[in-house]
Amino acid sequence: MNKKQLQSELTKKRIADAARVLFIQKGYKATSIEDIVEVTGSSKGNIYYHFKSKEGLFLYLVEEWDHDWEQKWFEKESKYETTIDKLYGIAEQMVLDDLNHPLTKAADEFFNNEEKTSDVEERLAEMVVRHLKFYEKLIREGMEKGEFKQDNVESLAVILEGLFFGLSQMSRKSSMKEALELYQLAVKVFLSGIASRSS
Amino acid sequence: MNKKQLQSELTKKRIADAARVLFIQKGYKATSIEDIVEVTGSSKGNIYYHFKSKEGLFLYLVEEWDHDWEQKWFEKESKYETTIDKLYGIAEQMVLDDLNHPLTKAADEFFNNEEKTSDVEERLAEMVVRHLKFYEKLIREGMEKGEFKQDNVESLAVILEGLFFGLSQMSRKSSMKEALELYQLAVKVFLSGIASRSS
DNA sequence: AATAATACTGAACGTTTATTCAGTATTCTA
DNA sequence: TAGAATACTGAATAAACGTTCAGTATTATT
Repeated sequence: MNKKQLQSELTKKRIADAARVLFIQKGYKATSIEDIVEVTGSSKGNIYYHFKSKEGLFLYLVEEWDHDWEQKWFEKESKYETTIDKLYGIAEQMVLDDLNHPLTKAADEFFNNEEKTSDVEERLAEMVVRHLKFYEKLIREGMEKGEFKQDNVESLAVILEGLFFGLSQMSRKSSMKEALELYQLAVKVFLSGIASRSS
Repeated sequence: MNKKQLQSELTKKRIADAARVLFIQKGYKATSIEDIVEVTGSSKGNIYYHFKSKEGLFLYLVEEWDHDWEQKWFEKESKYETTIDKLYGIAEQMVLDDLNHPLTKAADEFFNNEEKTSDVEERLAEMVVRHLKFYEKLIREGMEKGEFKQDNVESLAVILEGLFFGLSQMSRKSSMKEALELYQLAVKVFLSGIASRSS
């Protein structure tokens, strides 16, 4: 690899990293290209040289994150024996990896606020479906193993996705330790409930 | 009351109602004054005649909603005997009243994205605290009655607030019926968990 | 009816922002 | 070393948006 190509990759990564932080902190729309210019030191033109558009830059980040997160989980998954342990493991990865699915909120804003142009909507919808499938598979596994009660798998997956999304909102200003404890308690509640006797 | 005053109040209400719908649908930043102009037929100047600014218009809606929701709940609360029933009642009111805490998302966007000017931040923070206190009181009551297991009240309140917030996100495109079923299942899970035997 | 007060209009202003592009600097190739 | 390819710059463009304001229409007051 060239010195030039190497430099180029580093620059692209530097832009992507800075943009990721900003999108997470400020959301999609509130993050301007100018913001990224200020943080990276790159010029506007250079950002557009590496990414076709703001939309393209954002999608790049989402796809990258989604890919990395799944990959990392699948590498760890086999180390957990029970489905219950997996649930705690997922919660842990969510907190430790990126303190709350960081781009989910920005992605949601993006998905809901932007003009419905191009294939972007389709790609993001696929992402949500993938998340739900991910949880459905887990919950179904737990039911088959007898760890979970029989119930509506699809709805439980939505609830779990919603719970984790909500928790990420609530713990945006928390420390990692606080967030982890919150997530763990939430998983415990999701598993056992808060009622003193089950109905 | 004058014919003029009446007309003025109606206009103000018309603007507020339209703005509420738009903020809910599109979020805070993505809703432009121009959007409100188009929907209401009022002019830009008229909107600024009735509300000092976009910020002021939004805060007006948040405060109005918060007030109405609490009032309505307190009127109903005594009709529920157990704390568990109250939880289901709250979920029901959330769905039926305004299909998902509608302004919470926009308020959150507002709170996180906007420049930290004025007393706005303070007022919104107070709102979140009020929500948590609301849930804390409920959970504490459930524990005192023996309906709930003893646990960290503050954290459970955060989880409950997070759960409801997350559910509202997930059911934005659902019908009222679907949303209600989802919320009810979520409350059931919050109470009893999904595990086949509690740990 | 005349004047004042209130309700409303919409063009104009200033700012912000995504995007482009003509040109410059750096590195590679032959 | 000459010229091509690549990486980068930053001023310019154009569109969008919140806000203002001078003026008009409507209703109230005397």
